[in-house]
Amino acid sequence: MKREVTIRDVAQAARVSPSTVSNLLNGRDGRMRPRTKARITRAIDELGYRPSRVARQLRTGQAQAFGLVVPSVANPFWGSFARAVESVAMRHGDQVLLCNSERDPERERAYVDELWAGGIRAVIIGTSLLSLDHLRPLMERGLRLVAFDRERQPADPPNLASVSVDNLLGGQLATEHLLAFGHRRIGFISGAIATVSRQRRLAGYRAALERAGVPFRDELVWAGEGNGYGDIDSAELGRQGMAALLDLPEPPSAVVTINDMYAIGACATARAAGLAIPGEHHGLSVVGFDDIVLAPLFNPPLTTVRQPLDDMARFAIEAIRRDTGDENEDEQPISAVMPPQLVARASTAAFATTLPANDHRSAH
Amino acid sequence: MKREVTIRDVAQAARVSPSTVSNLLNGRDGRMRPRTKARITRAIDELGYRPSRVARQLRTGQAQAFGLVVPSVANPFWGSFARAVESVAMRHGDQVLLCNSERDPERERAYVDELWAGGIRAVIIGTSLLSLDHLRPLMERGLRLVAFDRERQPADPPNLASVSVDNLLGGQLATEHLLAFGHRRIGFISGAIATVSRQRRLAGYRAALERAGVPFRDELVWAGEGNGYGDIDSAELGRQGMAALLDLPEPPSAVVTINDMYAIGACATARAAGLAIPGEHHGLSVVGFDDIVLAPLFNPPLTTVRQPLDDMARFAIEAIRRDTGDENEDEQPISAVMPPQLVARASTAAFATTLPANDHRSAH
DNA sequence: GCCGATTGGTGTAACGATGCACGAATGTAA
DNA sequence: TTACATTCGTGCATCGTTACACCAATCGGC
Repeated sequence: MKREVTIRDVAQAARVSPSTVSNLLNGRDGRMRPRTKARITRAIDELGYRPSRVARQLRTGQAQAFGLVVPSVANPFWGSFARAVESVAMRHGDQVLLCNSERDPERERAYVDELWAGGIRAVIIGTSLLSLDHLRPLMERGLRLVAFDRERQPADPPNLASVSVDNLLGGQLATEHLLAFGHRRIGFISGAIATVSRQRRLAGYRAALERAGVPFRDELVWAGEGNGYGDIDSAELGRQGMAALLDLPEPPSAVVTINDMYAIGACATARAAGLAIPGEHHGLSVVGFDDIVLAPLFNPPLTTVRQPLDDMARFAIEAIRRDTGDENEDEQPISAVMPPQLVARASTAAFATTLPANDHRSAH
Repeated sequence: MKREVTIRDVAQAARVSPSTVSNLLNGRDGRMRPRTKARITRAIDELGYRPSRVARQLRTGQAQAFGLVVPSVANPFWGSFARAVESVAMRHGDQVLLCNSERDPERERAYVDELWAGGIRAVIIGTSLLSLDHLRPLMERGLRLVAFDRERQPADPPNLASVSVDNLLGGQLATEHLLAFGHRRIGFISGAIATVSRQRRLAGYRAALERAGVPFRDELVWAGEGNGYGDIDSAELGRQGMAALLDLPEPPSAVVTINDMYAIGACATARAAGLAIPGEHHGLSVVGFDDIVLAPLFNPPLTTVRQPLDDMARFAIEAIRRDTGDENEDEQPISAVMPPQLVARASTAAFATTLPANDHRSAH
């Protein structure tokens, strides 16, 4: 296990000083003789030299990496996002440090602290917590933070960047889709409405109802119990939510869920209760959110609201790569709200307004 | 944006030398006066000092991080694995650098090179390629590599560690389950059999057939076309595979798939073709592999072979943390093969040996 | 042939932590 | 009092790279 090739070895081989090699490597080669350049380049190739990221980072203070904090990559939505982010990052030569917060603010803080200690000065955080105060201290020290899936809030510090889908519109699209199918009793299934994105989606749901002249009914909104962390449990929460709604004296004929995992859980419960998805008379329409990889493969293929993941990942990384420059102190906060898209598949269908005269399936 | 607190600031505040602080931090405090310790500890707390990982790594050459290379975290199986790994790593204070290889050996090499340049000396790689030669150069330079999902091969270098489920047994369990249900024409759907794990699973399938006295039929094995990379396409490949098998003059009554994503894709195609899953007369039984989060939620809940992900993640990290020590030159290679577990759910059912006298569903 | 500019590179001090080889105090024995 | 241990820390070189300040040549102009 021999010693690594250092910049000095290259310098020696090319008969120049280490500074000169460094100058070339860092584009300060304006007035460098082509011959010299060639000698250095050749030496680099021959020795197989690769600059040490660590030494470079220590010297410049700039890490070629950033943190990605998501609730849990075990959730396909976050997994896809992580992949998209990593893919864009790689194109820039950046590495991605992965952290699973399990939606726990304390863990988020600990992770970001740890990243900071590691010299990481930029983090994309897939959190949507109402407050990001737990990260304020580091932001004041210069941390560049990009919030994903959390629309910019008035009280946010100006140096917090944001990328998110238009959640209000998303909630609205999902609901309007069901309304257009003639549904009037539409449920809403979510975990605790403790994040900006959930608030907005719920608001979209209400807005759509209101616009259609359908009264909002509190009992049709299931918002979980307690503050269940963990994204693996999404489907489980979907089950519970559906169970609760089905227990209602007058259950809904359709539901909007907070994301596809919830939708899948909800479907499972509904099926177990003997309901068809979708069902004309004895069944339910379900719409999800996110359009995860599995949504089109599900049985039935899931109607859902798609988030433009790749665009969002790209934007997040652009935001993070905006110069550490302190010049943009009083600039406009960086923020984007991307358009969601309703993807109509087979988990939703028209509501039958009249009871069938002779349908054996509705008999029971 | 003020300067970071360094070890020197602490030293000054505690009226000792930086060396002393370092000594305490690194457990060389055997003969240190308790008073001194206390002073230092206090200074650390008061200043909120955190050692710089970068500086430490430059000096010691030991990174507090390792690489995790998987085909794609967008695939729920790898997402879950990544989460498990990250979770164990965090308990040790290690950070995880995420890389998506898309199953491309060249990308694998580039990633590992990049990690190495970043001072990372240990990598868990979720690859199962037959040969790991593209990583040999770095292994010879001292890279500690743990192969996940790839059983140890005779020709592997001794310092390559391995963790894997017993794929032979897994394939066997899946097949035996179907055999026990009376199926005799059992298909096998996989992408290119270009990995150790796939070879082994296929071998398990054959072994089970043989043991049951069922002849192996080449046409029932669909092994994809070309070397389609990318794990997002798993489901798509599952679709194609199923389509191909259904086109057979005499299609199978059940299929074993290479993983759950394939299974889900396969089910989608079968359903589109009007087949029930599972189906007694005009339908198919399907068994998957991995037991991803969504397997139990699928419709029908998927019968599959579970991999003990958490145990495997733990083992992988233990293997990686085995001292960089060169002492274990001629030690036994580190390697584990974990037991798979068949999880019987609803996507499989008994094969009807006699055609029903009067089944309207089989009419068409 | 002398002066000032330009060209083409080099010297050096960091970045923040580590760990070996010392050494200043203090204690202990003869 | 001298000699020798032991205790408790410290000095210093170092990891590999960077970037500022500096300088040795070469050149053009008159």
